[in-house]
Order: sequence, then structure tokens, then C-alpha cells
Amino acid sequence: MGKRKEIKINSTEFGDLLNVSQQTASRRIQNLEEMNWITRSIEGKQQKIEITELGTEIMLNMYRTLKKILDTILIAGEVSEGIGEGGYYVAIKGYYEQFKEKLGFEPYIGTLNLDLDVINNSLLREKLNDMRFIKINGFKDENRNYGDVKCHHCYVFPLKDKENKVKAAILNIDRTHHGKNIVEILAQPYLRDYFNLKDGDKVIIELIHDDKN
Amino acid sequence: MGKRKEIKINSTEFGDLLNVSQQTASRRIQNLEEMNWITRSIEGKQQKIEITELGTEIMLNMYRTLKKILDTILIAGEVSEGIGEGGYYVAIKGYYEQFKEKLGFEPYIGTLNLDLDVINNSLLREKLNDMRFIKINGFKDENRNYGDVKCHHCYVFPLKDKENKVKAAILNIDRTHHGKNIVEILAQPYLRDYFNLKDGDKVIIELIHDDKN
DNA sequence: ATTACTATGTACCGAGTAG
DNA sequence: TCTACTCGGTACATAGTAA
Repeated sequence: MGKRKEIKINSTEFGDLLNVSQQTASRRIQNLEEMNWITRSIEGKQQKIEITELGTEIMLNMYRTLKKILDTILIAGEVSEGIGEGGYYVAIKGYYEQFKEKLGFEPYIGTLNLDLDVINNSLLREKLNDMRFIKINGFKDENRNYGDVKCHHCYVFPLKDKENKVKAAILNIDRTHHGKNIVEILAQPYLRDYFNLKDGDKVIIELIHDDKN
Repeated sequence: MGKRKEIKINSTEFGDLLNVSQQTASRRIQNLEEMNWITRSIEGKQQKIEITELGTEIMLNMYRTLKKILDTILIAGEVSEGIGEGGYYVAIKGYYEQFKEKLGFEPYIGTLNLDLDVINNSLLREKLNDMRFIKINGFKDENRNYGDVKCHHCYVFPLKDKENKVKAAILNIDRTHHGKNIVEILAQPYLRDYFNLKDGDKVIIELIHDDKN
């Protein structure tokens, strides 16, 4: 080993592996050879198959591409009116300083609220649970306790202007606060003006994952 | 929003989206309806499509399944003779105590060396670079300096006995030490005896990722 | 303008079988 | 015992067109 690997397999076994007939399996092997993804040496009853460098490259690239597609989750939402719970938090000094430091930008005082449909909401919650989060620590002042806030890096951009991505953060706030499928976005600019958004406009959230899982 | 989303699209547009003809797109929509993945209300020239709960479930499951397949990387290697660099490290007290504590098991003093072919080696290195590692800190004694060691949780099992997985760890040692595509495995039992392995036997490494990327 | 039926073409599968 | 050719069947695509 430590080199290109030689496989001994006949078309029947290969067919069983792929759940197709011997004939189809044979044809597949021929096709792979025509595409130069493998080389063969047939010696009577023995067929030795070796994956070429091209074949290796293509397999790895397929893998990477598929993985990238599945990892790059885009969530679509519609701009929703009002200031959410999150918008209130941003203004509080105890939080603001942490947002500034941990997110790497000075957030606009207020959040952009996006209304998600059921599918996008499910996907987003599932992804967020699987991702590392940035923890904004809770604290207390003379009046009350402020809890921890989780957030996640992301990009946002209007559906109509995919080239113009803005670095932002999702506030992962317990949604029971608004009861609806709303997600709040924090960013440096005032996004409504920056993107010229109106209520109901479609905005895309692109989750950023640092890929150190 | 905040509910199931209604889409207005005609078969021509849908065809453009999928790069198929209007006729094919129309048939696809009919199929989706027959499978109860969508419901439709055709009102003259307007066709409103709504994804059903079943459709949503199936899409999310497809996504999860595909993702799991791509995330669950199995690396195949052959048992290789000799004690590697890593086997030497394990015996050193400064390392051993850390292995014990950070890996969650008391490793056998010695490693199982697996020889990988080019493809498996590429994949493994690529994955390891993308994954979080457990850092075994370097130290120095009166004689010399000992560097950091990276390792990763994994399972190993013989190709012939897939049910019998053993928790283990990959030592991610700079491979220039042996020049070949060898990976060293640490586990609590002496794997050669435990699995009754001989040189050349095929062993599978299943990478564990905590999925907090 | 829009859906979807019918007809036709094409790709691919597997049975049978030759070499 | 193998690979792989021929051939018939099936699935699915698109063009043309009816409703």
C-alpha cells in the first residue's frame, strides 16, 4: 500500500455491490475505463482495477462539492416589521460591548427581523443547534438579571442582489418570545436603508461555519 | 409567513429552474402531487403550489441522510508491521498521563499502524485538517523537548467484523517520519490480539465528529 | 398564456449467449 | 468461469398540439 491501490473484482461482485446485473456492472467498468477514471488489466479470469489519478481527483472533488452544497445552507426569510426582543438587547451597554468585541463589528442599535416559513425555520434551528455559537455572557445590574445570548456569524443579502453580502450575526433567542418563526439579524449598517428593504422583501441568510467540527 | 409557504410558478419557469422542458416540468409537478409532497390549486393561468408536511419531512430527511453519509467518513487501511513513532510517544509518562485523561481511556503502550492507499490517505488528511483535534501538550525534561501531539477520536474495526467497533484515537503525527502513508492508532486494548489481526488485514477507521462546527 | 395529452426518440437495464 | 455483445423492454425526455 502507501500507493495507488489495485482492486481485484469481477463484474458479478461489482454488480452485487451496486445492486445491478453483471451485464450492467460490466458496462459500468467499461465506461469508467473509457473516461480514464480507472485502468484495467484483464488476465483471463482475473481483472485488476486501478483507480487513476484523474479518477481520484474526480471522486474527491465530487465529495468536496457535494459536501459544500450541503454545508452551505441558505435560509430565506421576509423582512418583518417591528423591533424584536434582540433589538432591545443590543442597546444595553452590558451586551453592546460584548457584541462589539466578539462579533468584530459595531452593531447598529436594532435588529432586522426576518420571518421564516416552516421549512426554513426548521432548517435554521437544526443548523444552529449543530453549530458552535458565540456566547454573549449574561450579567446583572441593580434592576434585573440579563441572561446569556447565543449568536452566530452569517452573511445576509437581498434575494435581488446576491453580490452584496454583508457580514452579520444571528441572535439565537428563544423564539417563544414572539411565538412566530422570526429570526433577528445584527449587522453594522442599518440594513433596511443599506439594502433599501421594505416589509415583505426577501432576504437570504448564509450561515458561516468555521469547519472545525 | 411563519407558516407553510405558497409558491406561484408555472411549468415553464419550473422547467427553466430544473433545466428541463415545460412538458417535463409539468410532469414532475404532477408526480410531486401524486406523491403528496405538494398540493396545488390551479386557477386558470395561475398555479399555486404548497409543500405539504410530508414533503417537508422528506426533504429534510434527504438532507440529513445525505449529510450523514458525507460526514461519516470511513477510512480503510491495512495492518502494517512495526512500532511507529507514536508507539514510542505513548510510553513516555509526560504524554501518557495526558492521553489517559484527554482520550478517556488508558491506552495500550504501543500503536496499531495502518497503511493507507493514496485515496484514503488524502481523504483522511483532508478530514483531519477540517476537524477539531485533541491537543496533547509538549513538555521538556532534562534531555530534550517533546512537541505537541494532535489526536482525534475515532472508532476502529476489522473489515470482517463490522459490528465490533472499538473506541480509539488517531495520532496525527507529521508523516514525514515514516515517509509512507501510515496512520497510528491508539486504543485501550492491544488491537492485534483483540481483533486477532495479522499484517495486511484490512481495518476501518470511522472518524467521530462532535458536530459542533 | 398555460397545462398536459400523445407520439416519438433515446438512454439504459438485464436476459440470453458467444467467445 | 469470466467478459461483453446483441436485443428486447422499460422509463423518461421533448416536440407538437389540444383544451
